[in-house]
Amino acid sequence: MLKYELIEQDIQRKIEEGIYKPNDQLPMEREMCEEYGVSKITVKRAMDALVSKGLILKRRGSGSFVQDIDIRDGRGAFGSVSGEVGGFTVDMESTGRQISSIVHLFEVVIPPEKVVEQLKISADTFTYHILRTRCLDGVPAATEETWMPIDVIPGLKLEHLQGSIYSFIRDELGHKVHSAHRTLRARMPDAQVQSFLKLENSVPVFEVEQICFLDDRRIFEYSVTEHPGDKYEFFTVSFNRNV
Amino acid sequence: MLKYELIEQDIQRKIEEGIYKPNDQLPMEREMCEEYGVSKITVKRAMDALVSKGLILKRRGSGSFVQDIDIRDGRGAFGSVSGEVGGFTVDMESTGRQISSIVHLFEVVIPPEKVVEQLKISADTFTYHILRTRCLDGVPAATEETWMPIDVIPGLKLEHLQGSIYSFIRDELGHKVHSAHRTLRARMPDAQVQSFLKLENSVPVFEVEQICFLDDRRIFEYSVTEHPGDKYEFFTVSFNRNV
DNA sequence: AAGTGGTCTAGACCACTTC
DNA sequence: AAGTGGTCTAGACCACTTC
Repeated sequence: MLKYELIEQDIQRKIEEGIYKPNDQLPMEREMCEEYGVSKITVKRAMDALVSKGLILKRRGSGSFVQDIDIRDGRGAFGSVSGEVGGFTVDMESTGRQISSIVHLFEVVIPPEKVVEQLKISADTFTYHILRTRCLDGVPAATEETWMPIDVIPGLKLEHLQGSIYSFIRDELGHKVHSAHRTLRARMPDAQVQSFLKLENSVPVFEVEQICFLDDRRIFEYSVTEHPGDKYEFFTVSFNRNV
Repeated sequence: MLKYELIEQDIQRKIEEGIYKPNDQLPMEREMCEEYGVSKITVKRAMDALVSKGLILKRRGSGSFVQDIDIRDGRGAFGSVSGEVGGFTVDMESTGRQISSIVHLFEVVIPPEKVVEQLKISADTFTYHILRTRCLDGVPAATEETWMPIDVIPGLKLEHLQGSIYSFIRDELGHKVHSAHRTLRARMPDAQVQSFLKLENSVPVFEVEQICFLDDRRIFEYSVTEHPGDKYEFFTVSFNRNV
């Protein structure tokens, strides 16, 4: 664990335990440097991470303060797209709910042109084509349509689809997922998605289209995920640049 | 302009002008330090900003590479929620389209309980209540329902609503907008939003609920914005933490 | 072993806020 | 003027990739 991560965790714990209360001013960064025995830039990095999470707010010249916020507490939604990569499993793991998968389709095909473009492969490359519904505690929380080139992810079997494809990539292929480019949209589900997610009529879906990169820069996945619009949201903190 | 911003811009320009081409390896950071006459951490910061924009990809031990991406090019959508604060005007300004506003409602009221909670005000505080439709080149691109405490934003007039409220806050009140907490959702519009946005039946909206902070930590705005789901998307880059 | 990005130090100097 | 966060330096040392 890196130093700034340890400090970030420690401060977050103090906020969660109420040692630092909403609207409290935090110790100044120079004091924290002494307390943790690190340099200024390391404390700053930990604090900046907490700002991104919406837990604190910093003001130059004035200090850092615990945000008076209860938004993050969930409100019964399934969860939110995190800033981290790791697919559905990682996004939902933290909720402590039981994850299961229904595999509707698992085939190897020449993908449609749009997918060829997104994966940056030649038009005659075989890819897995996977359709799954992911459930939390037995309730459908997402459908995923995924394409992956078979030569980038060799040896994928049905059993891996029951769990997390990302675990397979990490543990059996020895690759790491580097990053993902995600585009979020609101749209209406088609009839298939509607039935997979057991949606009432007139419930839209929150769509996450993503391209995922391995640590060796190869694109290994293009996927489109649909979440029930009435149970899913995405939280983000934005800043002014000239702060 | 800060050093790392200048470097970020310079590298971005070189990518856009094709001096650095897709999949090209960029000069290593140590070389860039010499080229720009700055220290390592400053180059790193510029490069990290480009990674967040999805323009480059970095690999420890290997180098930094221009991403082979055309996703960012728009596809005719109105635009996307940026990482910056500044409301609709700033989000859309970069598109070069003409912005106009229709003010449907501008009143001062005691807000409903939910708004009181979000603004962290006492229950008897007067607030502006504003309902606007924002148009790009005359086409409805968003409806905004906004509440702002009158004592935080004194002197707001109808004329300011025709343009950008954020300009009024900056130029006439001398405040800066510090940051915003945003929650994104997919949902169906109510009849009013549907008519304001001139949506066909069965077109969902992309909802952005936000709480905005001034530079003195006061909450000055709670707003809910609805964008046409068929014309709006949000782009984001996610990373693995243990990179 | 060489290449390359990441973390971290110790501190200078700056910008903004508060008094 | 004092308080407090931001940018930046010059460099040490580390972790991962490539050969």
